[in-house]
Amino acid sequence: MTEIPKTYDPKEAEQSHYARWESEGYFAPEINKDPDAPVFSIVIPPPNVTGSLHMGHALQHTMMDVMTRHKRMCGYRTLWLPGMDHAGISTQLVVSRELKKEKLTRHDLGREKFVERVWQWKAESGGQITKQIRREGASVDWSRERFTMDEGLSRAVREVFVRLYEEGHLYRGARIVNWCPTDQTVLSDLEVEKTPQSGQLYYLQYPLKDNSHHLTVATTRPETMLGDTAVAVHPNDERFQSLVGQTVLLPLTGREIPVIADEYVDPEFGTGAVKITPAHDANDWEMGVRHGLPQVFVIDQNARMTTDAGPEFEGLDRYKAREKVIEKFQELGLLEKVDEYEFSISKCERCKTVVEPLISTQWFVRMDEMRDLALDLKREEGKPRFVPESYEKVYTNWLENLRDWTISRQLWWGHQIPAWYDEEGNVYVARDEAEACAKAGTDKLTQDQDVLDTWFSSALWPFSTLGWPELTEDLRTFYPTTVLVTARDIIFLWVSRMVMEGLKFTGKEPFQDVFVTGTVLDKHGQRMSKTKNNGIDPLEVFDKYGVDATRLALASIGSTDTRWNDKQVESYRNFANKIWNAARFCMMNAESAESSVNAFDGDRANLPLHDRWILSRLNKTARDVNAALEKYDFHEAVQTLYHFFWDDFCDWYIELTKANVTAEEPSAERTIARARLIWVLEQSLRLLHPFMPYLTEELWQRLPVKHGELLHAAYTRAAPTIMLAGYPQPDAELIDERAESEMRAVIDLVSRVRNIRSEMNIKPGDRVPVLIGAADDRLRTAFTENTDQIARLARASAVSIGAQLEAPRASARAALAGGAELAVPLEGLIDFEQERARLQKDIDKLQAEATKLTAQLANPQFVDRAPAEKVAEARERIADITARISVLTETIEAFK
RNA sequence: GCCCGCUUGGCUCAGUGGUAGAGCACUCGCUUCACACGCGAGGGGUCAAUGGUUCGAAUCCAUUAGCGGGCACCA
Repeated sequence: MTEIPKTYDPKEAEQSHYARWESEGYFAPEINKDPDAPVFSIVIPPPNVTGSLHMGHALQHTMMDVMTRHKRMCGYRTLWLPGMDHAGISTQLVVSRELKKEKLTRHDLGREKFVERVWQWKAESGGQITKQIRREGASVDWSRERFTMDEGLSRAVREVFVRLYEEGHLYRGARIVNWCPTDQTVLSDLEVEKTPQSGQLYYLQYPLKDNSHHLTVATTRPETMLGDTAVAVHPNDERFQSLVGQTVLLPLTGREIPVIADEYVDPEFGTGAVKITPAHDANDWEMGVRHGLPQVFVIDQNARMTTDAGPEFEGLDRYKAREKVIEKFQELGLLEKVDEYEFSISKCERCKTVVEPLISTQWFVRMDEMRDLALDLKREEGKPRFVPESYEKVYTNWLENLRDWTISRQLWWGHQIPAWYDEEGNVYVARDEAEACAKAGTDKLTQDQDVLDTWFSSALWPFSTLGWPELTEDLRTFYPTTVLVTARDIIFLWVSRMVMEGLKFTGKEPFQDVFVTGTVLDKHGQRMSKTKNNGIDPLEVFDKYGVDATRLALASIGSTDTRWNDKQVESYRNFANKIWNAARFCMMNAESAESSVNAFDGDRANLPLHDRWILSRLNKTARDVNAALEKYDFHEAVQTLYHFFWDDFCDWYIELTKANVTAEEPSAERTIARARLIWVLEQSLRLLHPFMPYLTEELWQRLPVKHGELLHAAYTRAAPTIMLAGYPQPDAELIDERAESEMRAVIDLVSRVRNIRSEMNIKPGDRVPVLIGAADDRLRTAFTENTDQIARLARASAVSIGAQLEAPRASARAALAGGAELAVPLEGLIDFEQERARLQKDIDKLQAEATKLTAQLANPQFVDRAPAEKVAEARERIADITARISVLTETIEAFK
């Protein structure tokens, strides 16, 4: 056993175990043979097939894996379904960029060849992602891996489209939309990002037709004036009362346009008069509809001016046109002024091009019915439940203001819209071309060239991946899923849409809970992003500190934003090493300890204190960790495990049993001590496993235990793995407050002696006598029964215990809780001055607390109104503190 | 403009009504036969500010300030 290295090398464990877990089928729900097993299911938020995984993915995957492994060990039939998203725009952009290197455009290839090329690219990039997910240790069921463009999922997409159409929720029409001139496609409102921008506000004068007056309008986009079809003022604005209904002669075009009144106009802003360009501004478009204004298209899909913009402008880029319009106004003396102005501008989320609002024929979904389904579910049943709760408001507020969803995209990569047109332009929406032909009564049909928004298919993910629209066994078993884990930035884009579509098409919510993770920020508190190039690659962190350590660091982040800190991971790397070495110690001393299943069986009341204590601590840990995981409190779970293992198990339990465990001669005592040590270690490894899968499996496999007997009942026929061992559940009978309090006294005693040794500069190797006085029988018994351990841990030459402390004057002393006293005789070594100072420090600390407590108890309000239990507690504490103060004071007096 | 979150030791963060916590960093001492990625002992915080509720507030409420995020508007 001595061949176990002193330092844990994560690489080795990370290489071997995953492949075995996967090939043994441990990740698949079928491994669970209990027909009555409860079900836990979760679908992965499908990463974009374009990207590589970033820290945010690693964070989410850690949370999901912890939950899945935990539930699996608890005997649940678990499914964590993996997959990827085809990510329409991003992917098309990436592949187009590749083509550009070959001096080709997608148009050179043509649609079919281009899409083929994307599939090739997907195979490569997707392979990278699945590799990364495996590296994370994610216990996903690869046999159920899905891709949003799989045949099955595509079928679900068409089915949903057809049903929405047939029920009248879909329409195709010309509306004002967000157009990206670079990507040449429409974007939904959610795919547009607003960025602040400093620019100019131009004040343009429009003369009235009769030339009696002029109106001044303010605009940030002068070039759109070429498409103006009205000037609007507020109906109650007295300045313009007389002008409403008059006609303005639009400069540069000579067109006559009316002055109209509309409530939308803010009289306070600009001049109070607004130019209206229905074809190139969303608000103006709406106003145009209200007032029946004509639409004059002056900017085309390439963001260049059209013929209708006039011969001087035709063909100009929108920004060039802006300059020219300003120039002309200046020449005509119609440019009143130009102000510097801060405003925000809409950009394409993907390529950052400034979006051009255009009128275009697109497919839209009316969201009212689905929105109401989601809102009702929230109102009536509180589903889904958000953790943290604060996101519920964000979710419902957004739903309440939901507008129609633009779902067509002018791309090639995606689900082609299942709509066909005949030669007259009539539309036939169908599940496939044959059905469309049947409906049309002709086979001379052309399919709509557009594809659907990526999020259209993502919205179906929780059920399309399980076989919908077929009522498959998987769908029946795993839907609704248990919980969705996600980052907050896709609550609208994705979460809300899944709820709406899920309710609409399956009649059930797609998940019961939504757990929203925090965000990993860089060390300056900035979001990690590709453009800022401040991201940290999880793979590099894995290489440096190990996957398990990284997972612990990520799990502790929970749902608050946290600045990334290597030091944190390093400390968990150290923790992993600590576990490794604790196990190493146990195994180095395991001979003859091939343990029975429970080394603590038998008369538990007669176990030694440290055994009763560790059982109590272990069961409390199991209780707290299970409870923390139930409420998605990963931070709490990690802290509980960390401190149990390091503080309780390593610092105290191992040290307390060390004498027995390492005894030279074999004995029944030695055997049982060894078996118990291994038993506690084994339980600890199970508790840690969901967080640290590799290390725990590596060690567990090496333990001298009967592995097969440790599996959860649901997995009895599986080849042994800690993955399928039962997750420790608390046994209330083993939680022993008396043992814990007695052990605390022992620990306190040892710590006080060590403190004296350290403060008095006693050499680590020197042994000193320790004298203890404890009037309390129970305490005295506890000390007496643990004399050997106390001597060992305090490095005492002898420990003598009596009801009264009898110690020479030249001793260092301490007063313990419970009225116990302690002295370390230091004849010839003691510096009375120093000892007085040390004691005075103790007294001061106690005195400060006593003062507070005395004041509290002197307050009749406290005694009357505070719970009796709190008052009693305060009384006990003050009594104890007073006793200790008087002991210490007497000691100091004696030194004088 | 509206909404949400954060502000706790040098740093990163827990704690959410009853004695201020952890890890890292810092100081001192240790090759104590699992571990120096370690062991032992320490120092360090008026819990952003003000006001209120309460016997009692880091914790609940209000206001303010700073930081971060979201939504809307932006002629």
